[in-house]
Amino acid sequence: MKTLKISEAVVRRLPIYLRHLLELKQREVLTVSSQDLGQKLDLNPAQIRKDLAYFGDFGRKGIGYDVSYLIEQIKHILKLDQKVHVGLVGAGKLGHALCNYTVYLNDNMKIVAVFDAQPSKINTTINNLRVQPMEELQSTVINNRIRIGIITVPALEAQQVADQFVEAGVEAILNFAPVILKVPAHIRVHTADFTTDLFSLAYYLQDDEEGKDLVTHDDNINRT
Amino acid sequence: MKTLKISEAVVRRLPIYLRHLLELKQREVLTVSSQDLGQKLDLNPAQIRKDLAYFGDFGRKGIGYDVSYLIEQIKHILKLDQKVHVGLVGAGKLGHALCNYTVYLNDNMKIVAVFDAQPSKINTTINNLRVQPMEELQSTVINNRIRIGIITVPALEAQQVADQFVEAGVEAILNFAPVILKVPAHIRVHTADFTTDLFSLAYYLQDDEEGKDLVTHDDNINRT
DNA sequence: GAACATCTGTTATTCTTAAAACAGAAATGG
DNA sequence: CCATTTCTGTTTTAAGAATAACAGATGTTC
Repeated sequence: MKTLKISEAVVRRLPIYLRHLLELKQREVLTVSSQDLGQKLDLNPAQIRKDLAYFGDFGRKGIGYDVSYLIEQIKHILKLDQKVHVGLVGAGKLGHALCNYTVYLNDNMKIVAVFDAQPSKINTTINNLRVQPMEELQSTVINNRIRIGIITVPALEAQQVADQFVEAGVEAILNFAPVILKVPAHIRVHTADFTTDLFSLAYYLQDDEEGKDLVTHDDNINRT
Repeated sequence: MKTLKISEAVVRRLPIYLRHLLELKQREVLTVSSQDLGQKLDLNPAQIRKDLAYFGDFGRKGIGYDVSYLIEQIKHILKLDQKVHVGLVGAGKLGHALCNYTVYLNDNMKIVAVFDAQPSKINTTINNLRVQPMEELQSTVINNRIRIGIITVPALEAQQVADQFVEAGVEAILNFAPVILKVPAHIRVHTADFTTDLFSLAYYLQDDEEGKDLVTHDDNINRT
């Protein structure tokens, strides 16, 4: 009833909790405290408790969280207790990698269709999936109830693909192309661009040895 | 002089600015305003101005920013005006994809070595690079001044690889494995895990038709 | 060359997120 | 069974980030 809006930061941490909980379960750990979790995940225990408390009282005072129960709860929150079909456009190396990766992660979240524009790729097989031409995108998305679209095509084609996904009715897009996609407000887009990651990492490198004075204000005096 | 610490959020936006500026330059656009940039990049113009102002007075009142000049400045801030050598461990599909991707992006930032533990992969070639065994990591990192390490190995092996990178002396790590790496504080780690991205996207999906109630956030009226 | 429009850099304000503090429930151990 | 420890959920406080507001340059137009 409380339409309390959950911060995006919180939502992004839930999968991280889930992942570790699954590992704990596999190791037959029955309960876990926010302290333990925090230590393992490099997060503040208070934050973890608060995150979880947004969604309900999952823990027990004096004990902690029941691992299996919490897994179920987080899965429910993330809608991973429903079938979530995913479609992917771009049967390149990255597309291949994603198909293999996500296969064994969650039974309910699955890549169920792969598309590409290049004739040479069409009808090849990735992970038991036939690569389909773009013309089949709309119908396949509808017929297979594909709700999330992954884009792994070159930057120049990404917007076009996004438009097709949106028109076909997907609800969210995970975009690996280095562009900012324009989509209607009700579509959720997340950009996973590793060039951005790499470039921003470079910022934190130590300055080069040979006395680059770096006159400007931002000079970090930190040397090895 | 001002040891003003720059927010991580700011640093993460710089590559996005840079990318768009490069595109503008290619289209021979000479100047650009924060307004224009904001519109293209879905960001608040004030934020863009503030971000850039942290590092200097790059713009001119009444005009905006000189595209070429701003490119040079951001490249400098991100240390992309120096050679930044990158090493990659994990010659799988994802590793392949990254090697191809980053090749044409910036002359100074380059993947210069690829490693893998699997004997079958060793001595194969990716993008003109010989895949080297892990035993060669330390020496190669040192001899080639590799400063950033990319990890694209399965989750279970990631920490081990990270340890080797750290020992060899890299300054930053880009980790694609779904684990939280433990590294010394002076090493910068960024985790680029798309399972996290995908799972958090699922949160924003509409609830399935038959359970429209959505009474409370915590109530588990979860029906498929 | 004055009036107007443009656009930055900076300051002020609002909004959001993280951390700390704490009361209360559950278990444990003598 | 009482004291102590553990650990949650919530409240309070602090920190941080985004947005808005505005003064000061710059250019343009008539």
